Amino acid sequence: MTMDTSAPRTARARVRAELTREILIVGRRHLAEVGAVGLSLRAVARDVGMVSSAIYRYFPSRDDLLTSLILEAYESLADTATAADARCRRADLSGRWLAVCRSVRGWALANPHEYALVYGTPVPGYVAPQVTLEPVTRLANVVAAILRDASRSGRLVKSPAPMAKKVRRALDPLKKALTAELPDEAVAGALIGWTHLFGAVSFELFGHRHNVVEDYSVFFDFEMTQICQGFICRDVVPD
Amino acid sequence: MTMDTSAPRTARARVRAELTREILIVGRRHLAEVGAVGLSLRAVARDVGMVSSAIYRYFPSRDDLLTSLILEAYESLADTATAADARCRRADLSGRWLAVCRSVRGWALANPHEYALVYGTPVPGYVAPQVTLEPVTRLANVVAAILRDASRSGRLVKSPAPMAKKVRRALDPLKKALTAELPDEAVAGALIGWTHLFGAVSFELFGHRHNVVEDYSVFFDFEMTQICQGFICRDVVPD
DNA sequence: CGACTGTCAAGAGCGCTGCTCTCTAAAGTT
DNA sequence: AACTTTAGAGAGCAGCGCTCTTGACAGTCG
Repeated sequence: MTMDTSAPRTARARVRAELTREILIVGRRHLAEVGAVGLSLRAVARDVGMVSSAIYRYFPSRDDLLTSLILEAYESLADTATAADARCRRADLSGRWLAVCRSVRGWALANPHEYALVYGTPVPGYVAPQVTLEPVTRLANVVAAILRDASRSGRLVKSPAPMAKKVRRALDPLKKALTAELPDEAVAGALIGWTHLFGAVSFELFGHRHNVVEDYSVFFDFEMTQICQGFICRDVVPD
Repeated sequence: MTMDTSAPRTARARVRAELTREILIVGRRHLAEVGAVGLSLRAVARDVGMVSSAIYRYFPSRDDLLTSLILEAYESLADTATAADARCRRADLSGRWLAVCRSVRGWALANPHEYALVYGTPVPGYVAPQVTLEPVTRLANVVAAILRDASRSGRLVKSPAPMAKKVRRALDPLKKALTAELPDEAVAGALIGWTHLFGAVSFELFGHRHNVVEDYSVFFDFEMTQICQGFICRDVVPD
């Protein structure tokens, strides 16, 4: 269902790989313009310069094209967040968190339809194939690294609230995914932060902050900073 | 674009009102089954027992039907939240907040497609008409009432964090909408809570808590309780 | 070299969609 | 009774995802 990245041996295979790539490029452009539900295989085919039926040689169904585009979106978002984190001083933990949050928001504003494809309403009959899970992990790992670094330097929040045993147990899957041993309070705080990040971005993007907030980015920075205090100790950033 | 709720005088007007109602009922059923993008005017018409073109006498376009359904969804959600709030002791402020949050989540789980229609990806060319704003207000007012009651009994959070002037200004539209005079810190905290509520529900409903959280409702209660402390003082609930 | 095999673009076609237009019949108005 | 308004039915347009068949070409083997 995706392109073959291995070196194409025959001339035919080379042409095939190139055409697949071109379909994806055009598909991404159409997605950006008309959104996921408006994306039409026939229109993409027309734009690529082939007849509608021919495109089914490359993508057996519309959902397969969509899957590839979702994967690309995840990769793109993970790249953006990773780069944003990398630009920060490693010790500036809350700075890294805010930078990652801003980069996610920036990416979403720049690629609203891609964002909606991934974090909005799931497309009708579509169920995410397992392949999708890898890029998700890559994005989450950016935050996981911040948590681990905070843990190493003893900057994880101590105990903002006592947690019931069943709440600790509810976090089991996430704690298993995070390789390091981290205090439950911090894991919970980070998950709240993670949830809030996408809640805020979705609210803004889908119009639910209209007539509520004046300057979106100002309040966004404020809320992400606030929420950060749920898992990272307030730090005096040394200059 | 919506039904005329005034008393229908003539026989024809009565029939028309009834048919409009029936189309909406069938439409809501279809929406619940196939979702917004799958909703088809022709299928609804077939189910109502009229020919496809006839339905345009009642709803001039598919988007108009969708608008009515969105309105119904908002009303339904606002009713649910209002009822949940009403069942609480007025003085139990954080209890009321949690009850409202739970009711929103419960409604969303029971009506996933309606929820997606309202809080998910906006449908393609659709722009919410002004009429939509009224039911939104009704829902927000449930939380606003909690805030006002908390203010009256001095239970609003004091100053969890100093707020920059530009952050205060960013909240101007919301502060204007809330009729009462409330401290900026509490307004900001409540907006964060509001955002988080829908972030958490969307995450769960759209599959982003899969492999992350074990027991959804346990963690949901925890996070909504946590976030509540951003605007309501922790209270010892008297028995 | 020539026959065979696998690949691919192209076309026609199916059943569905939103929506428009015209025609006809009935209901309401004067 | 004459006129106007309203509603349903049907045909039709352009678009969609997807399938099936056909004919041309490339790579391979006898």
